[in-house]
Amino acid sequence: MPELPEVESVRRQLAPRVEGRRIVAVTATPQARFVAVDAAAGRRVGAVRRRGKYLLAELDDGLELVAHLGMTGSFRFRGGSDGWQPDAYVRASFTLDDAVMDFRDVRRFGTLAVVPAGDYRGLATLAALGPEPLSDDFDPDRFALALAASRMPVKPWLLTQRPVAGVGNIYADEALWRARVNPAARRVGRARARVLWAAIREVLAEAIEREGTTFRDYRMVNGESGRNADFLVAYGQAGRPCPRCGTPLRRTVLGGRGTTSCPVCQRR
DNA sequence: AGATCGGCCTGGACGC
DNA sequence: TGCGTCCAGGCCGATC
Repeated sequence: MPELPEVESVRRQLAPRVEGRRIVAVTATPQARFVAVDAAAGRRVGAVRRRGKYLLAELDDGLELVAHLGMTGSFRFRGGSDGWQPDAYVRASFTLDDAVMDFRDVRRFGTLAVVPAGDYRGLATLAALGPEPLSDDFDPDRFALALAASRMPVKPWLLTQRPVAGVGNIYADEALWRARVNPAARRVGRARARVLWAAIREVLAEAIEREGTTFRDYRMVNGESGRNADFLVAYGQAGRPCPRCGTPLRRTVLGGRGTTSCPVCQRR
């Protein structure tokens, strides 16, 4: 489940392999989440950036390729030392000057769209995306205001991507645990918001250093797994003792998402 | 307008 | 063994 650290790890490996290359041809299986992918053919690729969980590749002629890995998306290159060969789950292929890049996506939750640069009208979440958590745009006071702007429970509100970009189910559980914030809290005070602000930045930065969290499908461009899974203390750890207080962590469902938290440390 | 919910999609885990 | 059921999850569109 690629979130910001996973997408950033992909971006770092992807950028040097596509920037400056021309996309000679594109093939894509028809699916609702692919929009105008053919328009990438013939264009040269500029900078590859990331916003939240989205990859943004600048193209010639004022266009932009937007990619979201969904749950199981990955980019792989043929003919390399990792031995990658396309399989039945390749949904799109980009022939470059010097390589063939496949977009593999078992569950088809991924998005590929070619749009006029910056025109995200068809991508509501990207259009309303909150600040980048590891940039100066992510300000603790404004984050506190953003949290106060909704009466939703704090965790589902984080997952909308509006208070901050790139936090998904894994890192939401981790950051809330670290900041001792109850995921179901509908009000988070200024002081607590600041602690959560710092926790989000720490959790994401540490996960980037470990190149993301792999359970099964997430792979970097070179086929390797991230190393962060062994460091999770909350997500997926229900029943295990809280590393802070020893109370068994509890699994609940919040906004339809599995949620793990400490009933003592994260009391309201 | 904001909040909520179901649908999308597939493999794997689980129960019988 | 084989079948059925449920779950995971981000995002989007419909509905309340």
